[in-house]
Amino acid sequence: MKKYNFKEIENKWKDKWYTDNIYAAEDFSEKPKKYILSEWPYPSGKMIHIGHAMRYTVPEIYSRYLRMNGYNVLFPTGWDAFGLPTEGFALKQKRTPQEVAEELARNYKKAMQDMGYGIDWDRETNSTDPKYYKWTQWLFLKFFEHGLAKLKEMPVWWCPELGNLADEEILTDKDGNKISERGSHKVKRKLFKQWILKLPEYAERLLSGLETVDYPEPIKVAQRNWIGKSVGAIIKFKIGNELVEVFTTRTDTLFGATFVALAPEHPIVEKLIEKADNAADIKEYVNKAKNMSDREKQALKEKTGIEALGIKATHPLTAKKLPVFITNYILIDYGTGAIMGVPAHDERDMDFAQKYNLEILDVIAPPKTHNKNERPYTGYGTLINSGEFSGLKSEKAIEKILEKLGKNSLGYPKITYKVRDWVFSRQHYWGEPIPVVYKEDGQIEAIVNTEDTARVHKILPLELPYSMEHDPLPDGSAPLARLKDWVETKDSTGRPAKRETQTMPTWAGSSWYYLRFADANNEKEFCNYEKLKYWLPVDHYFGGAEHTTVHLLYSRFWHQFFYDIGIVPTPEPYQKRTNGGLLLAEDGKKMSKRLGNTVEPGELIEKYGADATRMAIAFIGPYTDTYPWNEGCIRATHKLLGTINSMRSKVSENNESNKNVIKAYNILIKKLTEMLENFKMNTGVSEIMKFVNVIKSVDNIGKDIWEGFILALAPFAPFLAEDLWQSFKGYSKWKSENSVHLQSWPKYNKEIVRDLYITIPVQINGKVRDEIEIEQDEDESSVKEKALAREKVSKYVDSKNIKKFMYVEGKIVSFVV
RNA sequence: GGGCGAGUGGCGGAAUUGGUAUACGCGCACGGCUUAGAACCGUGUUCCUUGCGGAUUGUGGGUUCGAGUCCCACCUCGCCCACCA
Repeated sequence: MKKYNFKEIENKWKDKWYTDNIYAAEDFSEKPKKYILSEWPYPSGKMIHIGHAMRYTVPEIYSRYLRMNGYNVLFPTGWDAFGLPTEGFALKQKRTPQEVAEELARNYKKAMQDMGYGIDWDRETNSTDPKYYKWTQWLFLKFFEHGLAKLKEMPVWWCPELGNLADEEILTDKDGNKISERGSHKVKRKLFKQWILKLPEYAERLLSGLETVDYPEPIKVAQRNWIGKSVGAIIKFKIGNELVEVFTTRTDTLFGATFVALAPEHPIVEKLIEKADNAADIKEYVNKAKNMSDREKQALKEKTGIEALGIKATHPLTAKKLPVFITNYILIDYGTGAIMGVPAHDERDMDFAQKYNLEILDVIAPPKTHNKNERPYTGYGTLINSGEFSGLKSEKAIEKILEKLGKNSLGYPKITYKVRDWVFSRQHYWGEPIPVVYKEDGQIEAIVNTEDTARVHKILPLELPYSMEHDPLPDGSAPLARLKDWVETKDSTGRPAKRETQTMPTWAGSSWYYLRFADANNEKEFCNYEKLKYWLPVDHYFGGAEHTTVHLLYSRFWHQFFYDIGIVPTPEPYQKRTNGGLLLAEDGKKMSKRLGNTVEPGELIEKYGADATRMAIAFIGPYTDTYPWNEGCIRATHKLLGTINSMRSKVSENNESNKNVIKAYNILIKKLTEMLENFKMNTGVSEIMKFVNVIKSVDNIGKDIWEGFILALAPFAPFLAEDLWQSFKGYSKWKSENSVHLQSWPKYNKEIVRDLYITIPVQINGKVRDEIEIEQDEDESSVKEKALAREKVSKYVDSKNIKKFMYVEGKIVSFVV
């Protein structure tokens, strides 16, 4: 019996596949297409880690299954090597990010080939390749030309080590400090002129588009919450001579407004300070609030405020004079930064009113079912104490009150979104330079018009100049500002101008990479439109749950904009999405280098082989779940493959199999097919194990069955399957069209799977008491007779006093007595 | 505090979607092979009970001939967002 020498087997076939690129996807093929995508890795370490293997293996098995079922499959990958992960890794080694990015791409590619992934390597892309980011810049200019990319003074998180960071890059640690996602540095708030993309303009589209895609409901919910649509109204309160706009979703509670509250940063606060009796105190409060570190704010948590004494707001409908507060619980960057305080019907306002002894005025009568002691009542109800609107239901009152406000120019309907402008510049070195210049007069100009094709090819890419100084400057400006020669340039009219020194965030390249895979080597266009028409949308997009909001939502925004300007053919980029779970360390903790509990795919391949590694990942649990690693699992798959390998000697020259083997085989193919259709790779591996347990116990395996089994094994263990296939078929010379991976998925025989006789349980009063063997289509009365004839049944059932009898065909017999 | 998801053996998990709960694997135990170990092979393995039998899918209730699966309440854990008016 030949030993399972996985190294020899894997090395034998790997080069042949990739040299001949047998996994190539064919543009415009007659076959139906399937575009399966797993999020491309961002290289941040020497080698791919187990997380990458987790994210790729199951989708890859699925893509192989589809290929064997006659689909023209696109399963591509590339490297998202811009940004801090790669830059940080390079700096640690005191090397240039350019050099490191290239090396990592090579290493990662080799590692993915070692795993045997069926990737079309002709479409490999790298976001840091000038040939790629030429088009990232070009697409950015499209946003700029359409007024969706703007320079704007934005509050940013500032960190001396990393420069400025966006909200998405900030975490809150256990003590409530804001820290950077990478490196866990402390950060604080400051204002900075930044590029933004006007994502909120697409908020409605991003919401309605969700109705047309096939994402799991939790992902849709998360995106909706992130967008955070609120339908409400702007209502104007007069303070002194100024009209202050407040945003509310509860116009129906307007008559219950007993104060007005402003964020400390609200522009009118300056004017209040001038006029209020307690100006000095307000000033002090505001300064303190503005300079308060987040740690302090978090620690306080309590709502505080200060009243502007001597100043009143006028209620727009009752003309009642209301106190005006500056408070820490109103956010300047949501709504208008000002609210009407309705303590009787809002929890936060209630807290605040109780603390400062403000009037609490009920204006909504809750439904009778509501517990009276629960205050504030925040639901809808019937209006009371609301003048002419009393007696109306909330829904109607909102409409009527708005009507009246509108007539008097005191308010109007308004929809707000939580989602903010997307801060799209970074003060980092390692990113795509933003291709604009500042003219002498301060105007901003694109370095090229995207419609001017000839010039586009001359001007773009705007290459990132070489530099080893990657720290931001003390004033917060980007490292590229150091390169005076590069910064000094000319505008379109030949006058002196300065280049933008900020670069794009890591998300830039990954916001459109799925488009590039359709036409990865096009030097004339970002992608040929006809090819996009063939390949889009991505049929199934796999990735991490951590990307549900930022990457997945924001790249939908890019795509929708591209659709609007006619450069992509589909309204949505991804038809279906599945989030993968995490693999924890064997101790149940998160894997981390610091804890030394990581599992390296390279080591697994070395010790057990790539096929065993792939199968272990598939077998250990469902793709979407999180569970700990288990070394025993890969020992099991390794053993399984060894057993399969040794079965070669049992293949019968006479094509003889016993009945059990034939049946087990047909069940295997049936179940495996169903499981692959539904990404249940873990139970798929179980089925293979069951079948192997059957053939282990026999002497002969018929040729037909062996052939079909190799095909069924191919998506899971591509190396061993190829080796078995080539030797079974007796091919002496490699020809790519003879690869097992380009063959058809096996079929099963329904008649064999279906038993003539089946065993079903007999239930008496809900308890299983016996089993009977019946024929598949035996009729009810005969089944009943058979059941009653059983000793164990007659013990409990007298045929005279059956209250109820039931036979579910082929499933179960049930008596109630 | 809000949203989402999940609770099944010692462990990872399975259950044709309302029809014999615990498939498959890990681990463990016993046996074989070995000078010995590793590897390998075989048998057993939800719990209680010598047995007959009984109990069991986080807890309590409900619907049903029948519930891990559906409904209600509660408990626990995980993830995301958190003063969003």
